[in-house]
Amino acid sequence: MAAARTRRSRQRDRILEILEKSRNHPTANWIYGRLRKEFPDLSMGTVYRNLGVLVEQGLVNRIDFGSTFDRYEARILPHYHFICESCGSVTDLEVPVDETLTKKLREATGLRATRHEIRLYGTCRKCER
Amino acid sequence: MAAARTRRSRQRDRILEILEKSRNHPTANWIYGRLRKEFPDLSMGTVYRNLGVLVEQGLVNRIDFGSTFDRYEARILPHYHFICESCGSVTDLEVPVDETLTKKLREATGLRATRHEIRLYGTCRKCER
DNA sequence: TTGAGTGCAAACTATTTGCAACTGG
DNA sequence: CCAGTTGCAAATAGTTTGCACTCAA
Repeated sequence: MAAARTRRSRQRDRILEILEKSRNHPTANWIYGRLRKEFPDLSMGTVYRNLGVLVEQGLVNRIDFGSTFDRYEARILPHYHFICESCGSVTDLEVPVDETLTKKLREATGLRATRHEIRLYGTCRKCER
Repeated sequence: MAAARTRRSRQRDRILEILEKSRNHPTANWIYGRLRKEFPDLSMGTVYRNLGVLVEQGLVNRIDFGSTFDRYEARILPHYHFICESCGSVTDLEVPVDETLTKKLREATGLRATRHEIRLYGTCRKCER
């Protein structure tokens, strides 16, 4: 599964590049659609395999949403998310992560927690009206 | 989809009962396995349909975990979760929910958030050694 | 050269759905 | 009675995988 030594490929380079440039937390399928123009023979398998490699390399985060879509992002530093319940879009929260929260919760619960996630749910601006 | 008027069925009653009694956040498949003894002809479709109805009725929460399994619980009041990265088990956190956090984050981000979720990640006691 | 990466297609997993038979109110 | 519910099976949706070929180092 995990390639011991990774080579490089134009496809993977482009996938990472797209993720680094986009703010919209794309799905694998969206990336696939975008890249078909450049790689007419591109297959979904390649997209998924490369996303897996990039996640493994720590260059990309996978954000999962249950039975809907997995989404990916190139922003590695910890941050929180806002999820629109109307359109499903994801937005990074521009608020500082509370570095002490994991510790506080760990002490309060006695569980060996190493990190925490916060998700805000609501309606995004576009869906607001 | 959403039944305007819901009837009742022994199957759905049992599913809710199992969820109310279990602490282990079962999967649809686990529930299915448990109920096959009582309902030898039970089908997965029935389990999923009923879980959907129960969620719609607000009696059950769906907790999703991306490409692995959706899980369900009968505990409705807001609470946080601990997720074991080793075995995937889920534990409710016995700490009070910070009712002001949603508001704080809403004010900090300007997003129309109505609620928040916190997930702690780490290693549970069983996996600890 | 050669093994990582690719395209293709088939396989898989979780979940959903169409339909005829059943059943609870 | 009769619409909600069920079991069955087929269908989806997203993701993964086997295989032969290709290409980057």
